[in-house]
Amino acid sequence: MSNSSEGDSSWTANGQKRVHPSALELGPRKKLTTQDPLVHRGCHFGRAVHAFCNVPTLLTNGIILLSEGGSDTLESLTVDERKEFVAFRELLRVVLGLESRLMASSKEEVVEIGELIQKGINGACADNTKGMKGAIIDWITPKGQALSPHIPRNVKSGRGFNHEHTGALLCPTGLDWTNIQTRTKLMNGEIQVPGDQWPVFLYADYSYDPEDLWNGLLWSGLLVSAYKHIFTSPSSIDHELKATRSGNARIHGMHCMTKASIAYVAMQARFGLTSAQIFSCTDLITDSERFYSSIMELLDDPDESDEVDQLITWWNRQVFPLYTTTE
DNA sequence: CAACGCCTTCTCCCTTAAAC
DNA sequence: GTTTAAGGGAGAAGGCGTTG
Repeated sequence: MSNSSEGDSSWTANGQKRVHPSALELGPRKKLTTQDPLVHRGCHFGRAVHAFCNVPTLLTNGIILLSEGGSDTLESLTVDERKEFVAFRELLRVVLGLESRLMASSKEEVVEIGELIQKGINGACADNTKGMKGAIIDWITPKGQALSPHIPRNVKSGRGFNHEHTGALLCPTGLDWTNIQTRTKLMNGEIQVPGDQWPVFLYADYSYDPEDLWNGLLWSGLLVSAYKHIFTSPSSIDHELKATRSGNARIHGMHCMTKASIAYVAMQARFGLTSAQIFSCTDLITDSERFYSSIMELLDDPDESDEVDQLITWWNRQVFPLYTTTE
């Protein structure tokens, strides 16, 4: 099982000459490599469980904790370490047979397994970024109207605070986009928005209630579109049952949403609205990782569990109506 | 009524480009 | 020089129409 993935890729056996197969074979291109199932599972893990993590490290640390056993070792962990361990256990649950495979593996093999999963996470993230880049323009364009100025689907430079419409959506809740001075400062970078200052597009009807943090939070139509785009298929947004191919949720047996998947989608949507060309989890301009973690922090907060439960229920009805029992 | 093949849709993967 | 993401293209899945 360990190296079955290299089965039919002998043409790259020693990596010395990478000749495009079409130069070697006649006829249509054959599938070169069978993707390791771990990569595939990694895609889902990144989207629905934990987007930003170093999987080899997660595995290595997780194995150590697992072998130590006892619940008192868990108590001694920092908050971050405990979160990492929760993600680790979720990973074991999601990937069938991973636990026994890890236990039978050497340190190096564990790292290799981690890298395969990591590859899936990164690949899925890149694909979703690409897909949303064009689609998000459709969602933010008012029905029957056009954006002015027009934003091309494949260009990002005119977005972010450079555009009236994307700027309004990205404007953090504490600031007033209608104020021309604020707008100028946001545009020229005089005001920088850190990831934990949430943009108004997260709220239902894009309106924020200073008296009530939860009012409309994470209930926006834009987020639902983004969520469907990534999880139930791009075409499921406008029309039911048009797609002839299964979307991500179905492929991965996902019947209900996860907290992390909301944060993931919000992060992707946020990036799609910005003028930033290149997705990076750490850069200071997009600050995507902090944005993601700040949402996760709220959703994981035990004190907020009532609100969060309501939110999840609402989302399940929006996105997975077939699996939600009618009440 | 069944079987075949077309066609749309979505994911996967490789190459290219850019950043560090 | 190495690593990382964007971009484009090919493959695969499954519904639907058509034909025998």
